[in-house]
Amino acid sequence: MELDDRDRRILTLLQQDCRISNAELADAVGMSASALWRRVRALEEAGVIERYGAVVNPAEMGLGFEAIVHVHLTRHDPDRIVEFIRAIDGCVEVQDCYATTGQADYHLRVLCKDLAAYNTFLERFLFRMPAVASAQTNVVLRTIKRNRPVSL
Amino acid sequence: MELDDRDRRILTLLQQDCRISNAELADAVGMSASALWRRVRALEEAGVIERYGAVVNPAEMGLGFEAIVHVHLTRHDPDRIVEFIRAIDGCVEVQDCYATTGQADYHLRVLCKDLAAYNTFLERFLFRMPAVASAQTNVVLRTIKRNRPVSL
DNA sequence: ATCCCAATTGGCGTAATTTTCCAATGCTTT
DNA sequence: AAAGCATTGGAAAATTACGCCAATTGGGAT
Repeated sequence: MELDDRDRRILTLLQQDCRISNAELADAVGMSASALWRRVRALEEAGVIERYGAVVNPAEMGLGFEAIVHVHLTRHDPDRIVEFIRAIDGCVEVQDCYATTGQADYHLRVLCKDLAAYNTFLERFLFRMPAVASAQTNVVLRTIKRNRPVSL
Repeated sequence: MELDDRDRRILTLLQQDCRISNAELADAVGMSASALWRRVRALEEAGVIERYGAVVNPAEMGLGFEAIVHVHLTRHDPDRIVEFIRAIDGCVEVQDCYATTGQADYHLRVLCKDLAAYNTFLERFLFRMPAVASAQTNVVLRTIKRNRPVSL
């Protein structure tokens, strides 16, 4: 889908606040509510907008421990890698997971109640997986930025 | 704020889709629309819900390059660190930034149009900052999970 | 067990918003 | 200039959010 400046403007605003009313958003980008509504709908259908979600504060939900984990896999078995990915996908503690170049094969962001819960995650989950050769934990000391609206 | 099971249920559903109607959400958690609405409002006011935002697909917006960057700072000047954080905060390419323990001082997630744009980001922005001693780029090959709803 | 109090709930009416429909406008191609 | 196509604005219809008030629930004191 081809995006013009108005679409980009709409997307920027909707990323910041998707509960803004159609009329207000229409005003902000300089068009009528109905025309705007159709554009938003097109963006949804094209998959540019994946979903609308509430952004919650993990600390307020009692999740006080966060870490970036560098995971190194054993080189051997492709089936085990598939199994690893499936397991990661189903693990609620893992917020993000990227396959990357560089020293680590995967970068995870893990969110837990506390250090004890994180230890349990490592012992019962991550280190139990045959695909995992080793993992290096980088505890998050401070969150400078999280999930900023995508620009452009 | 103290959260009960219903609050957690509400938060889980709102993270997945915050455009669900009050009536539908009320049904899903088994309460009346008005009672539910009050709980959602309380969650907003307590800051458990930070905001409501559209989740966009970066690839669809023409952002085809993503990397996790490990940043190492020079040890010397605290003012430069403050400057670094301020600069990061204002940089649209940087989606996430965490101060961490471990070898790297900061973990960034950077999103750009392409490799050339990323190179520009490094030369014109990251490597120009006095606080930055070195940075290691880990190109994202595949996104397994991104920003999953926080559980519990 | 009974009373009392506070907190939470459900139902309903009103105001606001979303969504659809239709005619009008502007841009391209012939 | 006319025809075809995509996009627009406005107004009506359907849905939803929001606030009020009475009813219900649960805990603590007597």
